[in-house]
Amino acid sequence: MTMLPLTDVSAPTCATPLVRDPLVRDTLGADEAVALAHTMKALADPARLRLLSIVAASEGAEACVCDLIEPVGLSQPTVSHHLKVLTEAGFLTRSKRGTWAYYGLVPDALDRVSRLLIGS
Amino acid sequence: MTMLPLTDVSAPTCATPLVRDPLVRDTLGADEAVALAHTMKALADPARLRLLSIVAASEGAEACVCDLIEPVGLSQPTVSHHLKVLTEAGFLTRSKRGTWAYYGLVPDALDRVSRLLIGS
DNA sequence: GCCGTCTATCGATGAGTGTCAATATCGATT
DNA sequence: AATCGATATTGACACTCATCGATAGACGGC
Repeated sequence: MTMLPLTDVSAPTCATPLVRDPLVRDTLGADEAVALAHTMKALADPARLRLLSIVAASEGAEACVCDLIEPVGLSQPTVSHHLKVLTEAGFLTRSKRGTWAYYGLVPDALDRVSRLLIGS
Repeated sequence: MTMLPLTDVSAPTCATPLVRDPLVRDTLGADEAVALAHTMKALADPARLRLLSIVAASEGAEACVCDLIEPVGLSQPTVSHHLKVLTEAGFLTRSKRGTWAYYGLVPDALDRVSRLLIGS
């Protein structure tokens, strides 16, 4: 699949909130919009939202791939794909321990997106 | 274009935050995930983000279609399409005054999505 | 009524994407 | 080193979607 790298939420390009100070009346630039849209795209899928939710609810905000496949009811390659998208978007981290891959929630990643939507 | 109706952010189906209370350890259900994904999809486009941003920065958080076409640099039908998507997702309201159509920001619509991401 | 303007819809098209089966890769164990 | 289990990648396919040109509908002015 041809895929643009999803913008990492921690990147400075996402620093402009969607709704700025009304006094300033400045709007989202083209590049900023593309960057934020990439981030939002990572969250715009039911499977990915559930994966994030499950990881967030796991011990230490971290889960093994093998424990994620059954809950979402998708094939292993598909789950692997979604985890990659979420990781490249900056929402998850990947750490391999032995044969298993653990995906952990990036602290404050969702909070950053949340703040972008409301302008701090 | 065949389009599923985007979930209105004000709908109760979106009431479950992505990350719930860690003590509860409950995760996003399949239906909730689909609903939230629909809402996020409406925000996962550069043109729509810019449209929202421009409307938000306009006088009275409201703007005429004719004033939105030039800033985003897209054709009139395309802008009309994006405004429809945002409206059906609950982010904008449409009011026709004479020949002109004014789209206004729905108060707290973005805040609701924002809160869903972080669990209030 | 007839135009001109603004907006929405239709139809088409090209790009993007979610999904899976098959396969490759990597690590552990025997 | 041979195998097995867990994960990632590849290739393919169907479906979605962003975009535009053409057209239709609605409204105001003449």
